[in-house]
Amino acid sequence: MTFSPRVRFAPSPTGQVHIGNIRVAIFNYLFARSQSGRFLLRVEDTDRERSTPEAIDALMGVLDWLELRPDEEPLFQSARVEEHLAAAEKLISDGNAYRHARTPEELPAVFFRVPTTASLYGGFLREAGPVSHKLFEGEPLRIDHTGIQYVGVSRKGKPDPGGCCLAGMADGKVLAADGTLLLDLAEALPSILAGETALETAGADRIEYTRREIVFQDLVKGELAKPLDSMKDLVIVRGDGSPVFHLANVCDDDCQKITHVIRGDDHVENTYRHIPLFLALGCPVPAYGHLPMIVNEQGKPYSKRDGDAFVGDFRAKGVLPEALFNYLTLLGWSPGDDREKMNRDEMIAAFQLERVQRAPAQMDLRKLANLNGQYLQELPESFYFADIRDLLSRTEWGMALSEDRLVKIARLMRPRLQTYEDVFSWRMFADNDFERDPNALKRGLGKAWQRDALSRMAALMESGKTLGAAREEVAETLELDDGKLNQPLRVALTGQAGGPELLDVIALLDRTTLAPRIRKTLSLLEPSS
RNA sequence: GCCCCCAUCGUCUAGUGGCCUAGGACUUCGGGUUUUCAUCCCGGCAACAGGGGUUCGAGUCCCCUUGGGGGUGCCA
Repeated sequence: MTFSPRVRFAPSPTGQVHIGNIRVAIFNYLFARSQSGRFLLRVEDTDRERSTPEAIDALMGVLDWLELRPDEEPLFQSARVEEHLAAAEKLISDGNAYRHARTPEELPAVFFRVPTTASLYGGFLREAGPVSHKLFEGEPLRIDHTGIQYVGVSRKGKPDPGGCCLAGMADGKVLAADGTLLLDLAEALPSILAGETALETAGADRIEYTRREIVFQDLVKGELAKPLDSMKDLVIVRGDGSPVFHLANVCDDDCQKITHVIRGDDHVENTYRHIPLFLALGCPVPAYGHLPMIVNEQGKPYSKRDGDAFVGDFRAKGVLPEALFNYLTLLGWSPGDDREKMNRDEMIAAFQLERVQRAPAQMDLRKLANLNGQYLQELPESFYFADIRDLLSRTEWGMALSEDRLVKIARLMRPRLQTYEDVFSWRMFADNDFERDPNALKRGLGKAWQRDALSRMAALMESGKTLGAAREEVAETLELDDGKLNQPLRVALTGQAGGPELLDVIALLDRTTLAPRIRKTLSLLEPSS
């Protein structure tokens, strides 16, 4: 039997696609392809406020741009509310969920009860030894069918309020300071669960129970576990009747027959709740893999305010999709050898979830730019020219450039191009209103002799001399070595400290603009006072 | 606070008990080419968070500390 995994990317469309989210999509895609599985899309559009048609378009546009095309029709979560609510009803009638309002003001919501019976957990539960939990003196312990409320003792001896689901302390024994058994939870459980009993014990000193924990094998992190006594029953249907993420997510994963859930690290806590939910619903539990988060250049998590965090931003800056895809793949994963620039087939062939890193990864925009540059260099020339033309047509000066000159410029500038964004510095070829880089001005024209030499050159050129002749004459007059004038000249002409061979650049500049360029650059250096 | 997870150069990473004098890439620095700057080529700096174990031997296994991340919602 061939096992064919099914994975999904399940974003909620909010207008912009975050870089961390798209990396999750990429890893899902790579996993599916490497396992001859299927890559599906589920649009979690239950937030009607933000999930606008525009937001969905943006999402689809990004997936298309990166060629992350799902193998089946996308599932829209909003279309399945009936099924989600039906699942909640089933859980209620099976005794795995209950309606409850925590305060009189709240409408009753549906809570999923973390199962108290070990047999309901399949292989996902294990015992972790006895625990004795000290209670704060004088504070009552409250137990009803929604869970246990208690006040523990903090390390500093202060009251430490806490609570957990009934499952967390299902065999708990509440004891007085002298060891007297105040309550045997195992005995009382049936009537508590039935809602017949709500207890409030005074004089309790401690509660002793066997700790049990949910365990699963994470595909990237290995064995992960969490004690039941750190969990609470969770809302799965709101008071207003709308299903909560946890319910919808689990139902839809079952609906799409998802075998492997590959998602961000921020979901690991949810997995401890989703596993019992699958089980209670009678659905097969998928395998899980949690990917580390991406952090920004400050090493902090990306927040809404961070720039450069949306896929659209990279696209707008002229990052090639192949480069972004490749870079993001390398963020938190490596093929195990020294390869970095890999095409999609190579990445698919090498991809293994076990090889993904377990710690958060920090974005390095410079490395992305470098990689993008490599992709740019090998782009077929016709595509390259088309992209350039497209970008430059956004500017007036770019429109004015003839096709012939544009091709020459594009060829000359290509070797040092890292991002398409850089093409906007090509204005120096078009007119005299290009930006002068202040640092370049300082380096090339910071000294008085440099400005003097350039001003002499301009004067000579204005009297009809060619640039070459002017340079020679000035070099001779000022007794300057060969090449000494090149750097000041480059800065005066282009406003930049670097670039291609100076003569090649000059060859592409309109001869009549040479002297005015120098004059203008020099004028910018004159004291403004 | 409590729960869960993580930890190799500045950054992304290789490394699964001896092959590690810890490798590669980005960044950075130096040199070569270049009448200049850059591209390019060559070279250098730079890390096992700290402390205890286990072992003949530890970056690799265990524990503690520190640091980081995630969670702790009728958000997703």
